[in-house]
Amino acid sequence: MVFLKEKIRELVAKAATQKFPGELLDIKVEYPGDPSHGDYSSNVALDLGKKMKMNPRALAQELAQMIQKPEWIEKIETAGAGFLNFYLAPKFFEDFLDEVKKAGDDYGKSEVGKGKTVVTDTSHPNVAKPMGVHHLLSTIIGNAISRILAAVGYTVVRDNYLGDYGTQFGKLLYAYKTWGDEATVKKDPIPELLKLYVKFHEEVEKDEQLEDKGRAEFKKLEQGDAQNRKLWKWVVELSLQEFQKIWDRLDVSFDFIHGESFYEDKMQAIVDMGTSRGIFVKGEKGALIAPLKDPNIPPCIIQKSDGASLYATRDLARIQYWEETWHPVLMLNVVDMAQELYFRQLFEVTGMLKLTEARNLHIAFGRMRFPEKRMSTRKGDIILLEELLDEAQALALKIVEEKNPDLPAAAKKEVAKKVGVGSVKYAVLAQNRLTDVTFTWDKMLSLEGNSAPYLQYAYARAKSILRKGSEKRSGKMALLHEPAELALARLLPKFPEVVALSAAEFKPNLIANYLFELASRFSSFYAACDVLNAEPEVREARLKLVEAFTVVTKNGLKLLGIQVNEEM
RNA sequence: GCACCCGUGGUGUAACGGAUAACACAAUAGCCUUCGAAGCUAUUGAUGGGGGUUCGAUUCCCUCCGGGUGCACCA
Repeated sequence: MVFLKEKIRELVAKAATQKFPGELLDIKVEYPGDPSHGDYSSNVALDLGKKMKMNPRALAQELAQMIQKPEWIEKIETAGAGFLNFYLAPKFFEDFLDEVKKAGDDYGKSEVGKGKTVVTDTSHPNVAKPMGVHHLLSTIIGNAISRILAAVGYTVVRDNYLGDYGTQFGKLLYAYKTWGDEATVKKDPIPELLKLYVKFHEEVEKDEQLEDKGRAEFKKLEQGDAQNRKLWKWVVELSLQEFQKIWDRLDVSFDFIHGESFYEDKMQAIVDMGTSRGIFVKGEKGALIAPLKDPNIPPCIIQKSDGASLYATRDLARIQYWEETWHPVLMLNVVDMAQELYFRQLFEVTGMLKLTEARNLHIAFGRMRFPEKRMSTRKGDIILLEELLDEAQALALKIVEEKNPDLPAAAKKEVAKKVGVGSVKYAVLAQNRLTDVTFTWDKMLSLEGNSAPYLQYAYARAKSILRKGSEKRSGKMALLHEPAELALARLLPKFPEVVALSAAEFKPNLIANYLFELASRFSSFYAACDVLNAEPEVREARLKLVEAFTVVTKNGLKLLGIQVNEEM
């Protein structure tokens, strides 16, 4: 399906080229903020007027005359400083609503990514530690971005770069050997392992030597020490089982889980490559480093002075592996913005080594902040993701009981799950990625206003109308004419355009904002226009409108990883 | 010290360089004998300060102030 925005851009471009042959024109079409300014607008006369030293208003008038107006456009007006405003014709919606229905689950999809592969790394919790609420961001944002990229045609490979290796592990091994006990850990793995990790950091306060002992244990692990490897494998297994429960609950999945340890036999090649090309050199204190061109960026450390590997070493091996395995055009690292500097270092070294031609991006997001409680894994003081989801579902269940007591118990539970998990996801996705997320229970559990249940509720009401109206279809529809009908209808063709924009900028919140506006228009329409009791042809038109609304809402929420309820 | 991110009504947020800065929460006043009130309608209220670029700046540049984050063997 060709975007209307694109069609209009072409109309404008054609007229402008006719007026100024040979000029290189950059035509932009946008959505006016105020609906009274039409459905699409172009500022071409403002740009060109300046360039050609012409009065922009007069130029706009002239271009408006020159544009060959197709049937689906009601009128083209000039306004303001020289804007061209395009209004969709009510007649346009006659066919359009049918097309949306026909496209069904595919409505919103497009093809810019067709034939291209993107690899994403999201979630990547560290083993032996529980998933805290701060893991929500990478998991949820990354999942939404993966879904959105797939919708615009990319082949998406989801590879979870699990934190299953590194010095932190040496610390845990030391702690387990010193204070741990197999039976206790087996009984309740993650919390017991966390206790050991916390204990280690408490002891470090008293004895700094422990840091070295932790590093030594990791070194032993890396060199193949049998006891350490056995312990390590055991812990990874226990952790994955726990993580899988959370991922299932969040409805996220991965094609691969290549943890950091997967790259342990692939790092030497990178070290050799960089060393032989003179890119890696010995640093002041014996470590292997990659100095960078920009004097403001500290060098990237490749190998510790004791020869053990570092995060960067594994990351470089990972990039090489991704390149060789999938030949992607795009690699996305969905990681908190605290690591911005690290990624600049990594990407620069990747470039020097010429590991890949792919766009390699750090999709950064804001930090989760806790006004109510300080978060520190080292101190064991975290809000568990599981705890948050439980709380959200319990609250949602309480509200379903209250609002819809007649629903069977199993259905209530199902609704509570979709609403609870959905609102947590929506709270994260509805805002700009880079804005810090201030965690408050109130916000995460918000079930009214701009929230997932608002959208789900609108959807359920629409579905209810469609169920009741299914016997009352007349086939022939009247033109949409009520302001509330048109306000809703005019938003529908924007959906694929919004999805495409969201994919280009890796911003799920654009879709969330759009869906909220759409649901809001639907709710106003619902209050203003009676569907079932209207005249047959009007009823038919409204039923089609409601139907198209459900298609867009369902598809849009799916891109955010949020499910809908037929009833709630 | 250097670098990056963020400063928008009381609170939480939105706005691809565009037109009268958009929503939600909270507050206030209304709307269920009418398709589901988790809803609708209305009212009050904001771009940290100062320069600059531009026909036009919340958006881009500079500077100051405030908050957050990161800076060689953590991941």
